[in-house]
Amino acid sequence: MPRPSSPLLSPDIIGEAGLELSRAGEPFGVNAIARKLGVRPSSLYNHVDGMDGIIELMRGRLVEDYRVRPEGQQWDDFLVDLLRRQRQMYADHPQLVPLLIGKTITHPAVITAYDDLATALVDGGFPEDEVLTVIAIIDAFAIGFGLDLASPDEVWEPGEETRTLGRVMEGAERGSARADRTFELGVGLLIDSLRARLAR
Amino acid sequence: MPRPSSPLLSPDIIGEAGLELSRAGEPFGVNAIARKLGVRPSSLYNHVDGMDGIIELMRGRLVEDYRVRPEGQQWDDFLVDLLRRQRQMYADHPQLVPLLIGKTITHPAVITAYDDLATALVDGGFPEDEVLTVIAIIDAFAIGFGLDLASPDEVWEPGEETRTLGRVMEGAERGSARADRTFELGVGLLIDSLRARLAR
DNA sequence: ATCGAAAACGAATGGTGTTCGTCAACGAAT
DNA sequence: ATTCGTTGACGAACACCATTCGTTTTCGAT
Repeated sequence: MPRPSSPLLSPDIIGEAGLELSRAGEPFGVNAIARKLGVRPSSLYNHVDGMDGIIELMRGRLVEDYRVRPEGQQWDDFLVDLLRRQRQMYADHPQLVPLLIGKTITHPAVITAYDDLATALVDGGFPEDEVLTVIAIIDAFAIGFGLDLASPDEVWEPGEETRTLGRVMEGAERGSARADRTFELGVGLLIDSLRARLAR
Repeated sequence: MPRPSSPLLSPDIIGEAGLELSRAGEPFGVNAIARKLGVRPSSLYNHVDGMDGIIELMRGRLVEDYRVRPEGQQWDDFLVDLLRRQRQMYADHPQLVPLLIGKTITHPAVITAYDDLATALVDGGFPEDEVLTVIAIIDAFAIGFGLDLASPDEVWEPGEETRTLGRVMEGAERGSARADRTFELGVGLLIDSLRARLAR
């Protein structure tokens, strides 16, 4: 089956297939993507520069899909929106996390997203020499709580008796309910602290 | 070379080799470990139950290596020590993070470590129905800031002009200096918030 | 002294990412 | 309309990975 009338593949199609596999928790390698698209693995190389290229494509689509634009809100409201969305992104694609953070960010859309955030913080009154620090804290928050949300419903399964852990686990929530409670408390703490720091 | 007089391998040796490879940022699969130990890959299966077993071994050695014991300190001092150590652990082994958090924790040493933390929080005065939430927040912190420390020295490389990001990046620190500053500020915010919550 | 278990190896299987040559369809230039 | 280079599919081949199994020798217990 050589060169079909209308192309079966495109970078967009490949990236989207990769994201769908990742979202389903399945492996999203070259072979898996080819299988999903009903195509031979080698065909992908006509559109994409190997696995690294596919990851770049996925990164690009990801920021588009989860982008949050500042719409004249206060800096703190924008920040909460952004945190929620970023957390969801990492939670939906935990296997992608090491690949996303391992490399220097060049992608223009991602740079723009961070630029928006930096602008919102400066406009909000943060001193310029603290903006990068705050941005990194927000990133760490989103990644940490995203991976927390992605962790299994039952985080601990104590075998023997414990002093305290077993007891406090008894009536506690599980799964995403537990993760959401954690996140809401964490966001509350962070925003309060930042507000306090700004008011100093 | 059949059955040598004294064994070349043991679960401990294999786990340690895996951790060393991971710490060096290299792949730590069965083949890589076998190469490092001067042995054929199939030999590992006499001591370990495949890749999954190796990961369990690595998890066990990891908690031992980075364990922090509460030594009659205040809850907040213990928490800061623990956070520092956990962050370092994740930063030293970023590739291990998805494998570590993806599965329910059964390992007795890990359970004990969490039990210590839960006990310290209860002793410190936290209500029992909040302890799990606080623990999860601490985990999220450690993972998030650990991965931040593991990220490349140059996080952003803006191609075009930016409104704010490029400017605030100008005099800013890079690499681990930047990550450390971020972490210290983050820890300060978290502990202050927790103290305030406790004093309510 | 014998015998079973232990612990190395080599070979083989099925999975992965990647490269390359082949071949037919498309589009543009003659 | 014929030619011709480019495009985009394929199959074959390679190297790597995790895993299984049979083989071989040595150790330790009977």
